[in-house]
Amino acid sequence: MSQLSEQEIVRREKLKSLRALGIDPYPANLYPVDNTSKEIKQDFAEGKQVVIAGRLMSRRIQGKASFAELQDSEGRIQVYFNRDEICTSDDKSLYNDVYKKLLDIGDFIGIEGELFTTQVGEKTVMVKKFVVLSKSLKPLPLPKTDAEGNTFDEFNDPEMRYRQRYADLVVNPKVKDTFVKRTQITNTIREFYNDMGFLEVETPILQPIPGGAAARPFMTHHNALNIPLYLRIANELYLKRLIVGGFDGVYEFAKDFRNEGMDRTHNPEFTVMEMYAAYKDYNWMMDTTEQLLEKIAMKLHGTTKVEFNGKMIDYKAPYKRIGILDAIKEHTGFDLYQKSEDEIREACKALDIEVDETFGVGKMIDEIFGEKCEPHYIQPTFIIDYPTEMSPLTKKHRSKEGLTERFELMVNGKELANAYSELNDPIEQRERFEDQLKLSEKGDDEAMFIDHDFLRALEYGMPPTSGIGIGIDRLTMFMTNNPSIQEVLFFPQMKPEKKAIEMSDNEKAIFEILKTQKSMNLSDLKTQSGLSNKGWDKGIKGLAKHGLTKVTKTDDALIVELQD
RNA sequence: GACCAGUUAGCUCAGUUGGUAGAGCAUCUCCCUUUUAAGGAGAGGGUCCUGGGUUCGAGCCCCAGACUGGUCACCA
Repeated sequence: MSQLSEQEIVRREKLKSLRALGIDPYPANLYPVDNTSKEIKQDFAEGKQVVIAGRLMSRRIQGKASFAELQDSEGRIQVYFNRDEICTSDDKSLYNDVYKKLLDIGDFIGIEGELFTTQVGEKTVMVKKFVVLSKSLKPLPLPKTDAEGNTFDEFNDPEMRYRQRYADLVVNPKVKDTFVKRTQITNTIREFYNDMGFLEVETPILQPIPGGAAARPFMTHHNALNIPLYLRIANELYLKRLIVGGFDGVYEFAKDFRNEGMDRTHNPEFTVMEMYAAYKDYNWMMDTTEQLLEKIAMKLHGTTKVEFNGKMIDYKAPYKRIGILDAIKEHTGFDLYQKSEDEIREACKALDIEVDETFGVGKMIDEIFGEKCEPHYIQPTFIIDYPTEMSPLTKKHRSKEGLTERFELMVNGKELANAYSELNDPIEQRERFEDQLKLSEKGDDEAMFIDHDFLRALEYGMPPTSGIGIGIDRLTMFMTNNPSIQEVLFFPQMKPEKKAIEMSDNEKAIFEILKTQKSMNLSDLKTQSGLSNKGWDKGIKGLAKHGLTKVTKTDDALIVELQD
């Protein structure tokens, strides 16, 4: 239990006072809300009776009258507390004590009242009755906004905003709006695919083989089965199994997990929408995807033009389509089509791109593209026809040797979606997996594992299929003009807060001795501590529980060690 | 992982050459019956991120560490 601040102590005392007055600060019964702040403003009628509830967010007390703001999920509405409206008898304590002294900013209250317009023209609820619905014990950070919408003392420390997203959401309306838009995006995608007759499905998150992408997985262990399991890095191979099983179109909003670095655009868990459609190819997929994005932009903004990071992105279909090798030719002058590994290595040298001997053709081309071309594709652009080596799950190109039917959709110089005509030849798929195995033996630690069950499924036959993965976090960033992934995740991953560990006196006594030694014999430590048997036992167990010490057994003694 | 920046009251931030810790909002007391970043008068509130060091004396200087942000590297 940490030390309480002055304001927190005051609020706890108010809690007691409320109870002393017979007011339950956390009542159990429902509150019959019949209006929201937004509805009141939209369907405003002088004298209309309303029942509303929300947080008290500001107060301007002027003696026997007071204006306050109530915030609910839709926004804020001004409410007017007048002593003689609330207290119709001689007893004015409900206004003087409960409202003025015992309520705080942040408290949830319920209000029954009547609509009116103030002299300055503000739509307001005249409070007739109010009840405490939940007392807030911790003061909220409190930004203020003036008439022009300028915010003062904004709650803007990123660490606190992410760690205490609940407070961030209460005081920063823009943050809430981002997450509403995020859900509008996923709802729009659902609607779009459902209208095409596709089926939303769920596939395993715990997978025995982490397939479908190249990335380091999180590993865990199933106790009852005594086997290792991995958190999925993709769900591609499972969705394709469903196409084998006879569904014509399936999609899933998948939380994927990758045990890699974190930065402004990467979180260890993130969301990808993957969709697979039978009898389609990647050309069809490009057509549908540009329609989908156009629809999302229209739904969110009423226009296809959306600003991101100071640039205006136009999601109006159709988008430019260009082969990856054509893009390289355009931006570097090197034509790498059907060139040998050595020739491409020479090109890399000429372009000042660092490559080592383990890089194959695919990886080198990827490097050149990433370095020289990617940043140029700000407006939505399909980069198509990737080299086979980079795309082990993709069907060979129908006419271009050494390439595959794959596209990546680039927006703002970043990959937003990745799609293929899916490889459905089981024998070739096996060979491609084996090539990946060779790459991994060569030192490429991102090469894919072989999934034999997936190959078995393909052997039963998978219809020609096109599939896509769309990064939902990234799409949300682009559509809401947030340059950081943390702004579009409710609870982005953070290092745990270090909490000050409170030690008991016994624990402290033992800890102090151990601190000078780092490691010592258990019975010596006990003797030095001078504690009673019981005190010693409680102390040493407590330290171990806090994770501060560790006891190890050697042949002839027990050793106590200090942990970091 | 490397480099740069930051961490001071509930929040946003100042803090001089190293010499008693500051403001606005919030809180508390008093005044105020149509205000709106309400207003007026007064008061209280601090582990200056943590641990060492230098010094008569450290929020400030030095060392180590924690967390956060940014850039790069790694990574789709």
